[in-house]
Amino acid sequence: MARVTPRKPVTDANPRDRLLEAAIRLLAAGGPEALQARRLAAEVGTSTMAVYTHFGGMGQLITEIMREGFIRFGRRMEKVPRGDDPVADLLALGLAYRDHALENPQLYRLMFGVTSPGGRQGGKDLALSAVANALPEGQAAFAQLVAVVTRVIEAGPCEEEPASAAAQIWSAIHGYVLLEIAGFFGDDDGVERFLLPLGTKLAVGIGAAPEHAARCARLIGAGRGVP
Amino acid sequence: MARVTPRKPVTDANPRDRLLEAAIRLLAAGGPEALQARRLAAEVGTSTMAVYTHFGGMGQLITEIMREGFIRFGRRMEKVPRGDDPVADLLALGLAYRDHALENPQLYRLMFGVTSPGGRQGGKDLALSAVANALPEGQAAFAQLVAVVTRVIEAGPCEEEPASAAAQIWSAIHGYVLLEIAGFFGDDDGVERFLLPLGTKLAVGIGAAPEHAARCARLIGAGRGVP
DNA sequence: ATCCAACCATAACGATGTTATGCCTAAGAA
DNA sequence: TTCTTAGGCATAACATCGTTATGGTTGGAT
Repeated sequence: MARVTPRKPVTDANPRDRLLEAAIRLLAAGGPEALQARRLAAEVGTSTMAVYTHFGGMGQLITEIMREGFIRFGRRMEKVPRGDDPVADLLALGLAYRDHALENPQLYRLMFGVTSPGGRQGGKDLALSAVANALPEGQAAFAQLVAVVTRVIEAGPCEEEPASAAAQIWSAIHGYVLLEIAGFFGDDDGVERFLLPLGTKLAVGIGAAPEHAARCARLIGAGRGVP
Repeated sequence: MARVTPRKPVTDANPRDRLLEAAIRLLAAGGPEALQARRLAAEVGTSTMAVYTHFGGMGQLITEIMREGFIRFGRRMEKVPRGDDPVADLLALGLAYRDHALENPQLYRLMFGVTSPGGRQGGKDLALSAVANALPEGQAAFAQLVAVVTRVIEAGPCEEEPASAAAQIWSAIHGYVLLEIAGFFGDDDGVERFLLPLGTKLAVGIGAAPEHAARCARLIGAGRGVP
């Protein structure tokens, strides 16, 4: 049937961005299984061919979703305010990391390659070794953590290499977030019971004074408040 | 066509176990995308109907794979020898955890719900909150960690709750293992550079003496040797 | 006015999980 | 031994998925 309004800019965004936005929205709402070409085409009012003209296929579309996810993630990490106390900054960064991941659980899982629609690896061309090799967007986010860790190490007697220490801290929070997203912690307040104690131990492990780190954790924990 | 040998026990296992074994083998060899009903049927020399007769569908089959994975995982953790030094035991347990996960990366990822064929959640009926709620097989494996952590805490001045401390340590090693499986650490020796330092920090965080924990890590790291 | 190249709607193809149908074998009862 | 019965599986079809082939439409350049 002929369209009634041939020139109808539903949004001012170009079709490619509209597809990407709709894909991220579908992923967040229905999980990876909702990322289907036909459903996506219906969402933006076009046909499945648009996916192939603008992305080349579902695989490359998922790659672009991952890239956009890392960009948003990096921006969120940048927005965390930095103060005079490196230990407090480290804990605050960890909390923001967890908040962002739990606000976008499906996107977070897709970013780290732990899930992908259709079982096929989403971003084969940008590889999963994001920090080590490709994907500059991932490196930018990781660099923020390295910077904060460097300040903690320089303020104390520890001599560990900052990048190595940052990788350890990243491992810990990554595992914590995935377990919380998967529901392994049930109804417990994971931040109070697990994340802040874990962050405190790691901060002390890279040279922070134990009583100082504990005080920072208490302050940050209290600052969260109850909704 | 009529079968030449109607009574041909290819293996002495019943069809259900043969399907489960073949499924785990397919998963390990080809990843989640290789877990297909037709391929599985061809592997055991039957038709896709066998999957529905014995499991009810691919979803329940994946659930059984997860259960079998947790059983094997728990057995592996049990086999780690325990000595007089709780800190050494904790680090050894962490190393065995990592070894087993890296020997069965696809199974490990499926167990923790971080991947699933066809994008649909594999084990909806046994839920992912394995430790908190269902799946006794997962609880058994987690209990091993709690036991070792309890010994470390009781030997030192720390008063943290063992289950909470164990969850933190589990988070850390889980995140480390997933990042290593995904290739984020490149060609580095992750055990030396990340896992042992991480384990040392956490052991100290739950009350181990810093120099003692460092010595245990050096001994265990040296004991790995080069192949 | 004409042409062209990009874009996309339609329809078909291969492959997937699933289901309907019926045969066929093995075990138990007469 | 023969008949009955119930479970197990082979076959084939169906719905849905990603993908591709084809051709029409549209907006701008010449």
